[in-house]
Amino acid sequence: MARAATTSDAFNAVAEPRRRDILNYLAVQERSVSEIVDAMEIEQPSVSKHLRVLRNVGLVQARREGRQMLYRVNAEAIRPLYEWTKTFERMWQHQLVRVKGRAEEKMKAKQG
Amino acid sequence: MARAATTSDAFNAVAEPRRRDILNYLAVQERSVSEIVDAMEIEQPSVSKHLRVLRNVGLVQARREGRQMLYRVNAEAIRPLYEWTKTFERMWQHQLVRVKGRAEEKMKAKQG
DNA sequence: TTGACATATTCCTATATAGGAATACATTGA
DNA sequence: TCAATGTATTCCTATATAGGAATATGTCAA
Repeated sequence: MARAATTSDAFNAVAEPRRRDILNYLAVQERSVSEIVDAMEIEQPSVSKHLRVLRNVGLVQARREGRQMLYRVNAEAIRPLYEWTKTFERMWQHQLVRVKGRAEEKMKAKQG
Repeated sequence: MARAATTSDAFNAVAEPRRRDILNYLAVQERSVSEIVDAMEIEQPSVSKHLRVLRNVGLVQARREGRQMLYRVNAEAIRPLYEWTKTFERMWQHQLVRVKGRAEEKMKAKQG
């Protein structure tokens, strides 16, 4: 079996760095396709394709304004990723405490 | 160009649902490969392959204990994903406020 | 209607899987 | 040393890209 489709869910969609770049850029404000093309260094067809993927998984929404299409982030779709990563939050906090604790013990041993 | 390697970074590694399952399972406590195999419904070679990917990007660490290999989550490696998603947190909060606001206005209009 | 601008889609190809099957490697106990 | 247990790797294949090139579609202004 091949890898899951990037269109299957938000996790797969944001695995592509370019798409994260686009989302970061859109996080500031709504933008047209050509603004995205100018800001990133990607060809227009690639940008459109990435936007399509992002749109398919609900990570962005779009509206037409004249000849332009304006895209914006749909933050709600990022939330599940946030929630999943957050379940590990206590772990890195504990792990840091342990590292810090060991470092302090070392210092003590050196000084004593 | 093909898609980026799953071994390239944590974002790609967790795009695979099975690997998230494994990380969720390991979040509780350190586990041997066979425990993972029993818990998930995946063949042992597949589990080993997923563990290898997770290990390559630093998402898990392993130690041998006799014949067994014990794997544990390295939460620090998940943190960048958390931080990235967190930058959108204010957005979904605002978006919810807007939705709530519109709903309340609607109620008011109905009642008024 | 036509030209120009803005965006989307199609076609093509090299690449990277993910899982199944078979097998290799590592460690222990007798 | 040998068998058994536990894990990792290799080989194979169907599938899904991501980007480049070319082209199609949509919209406006004159």
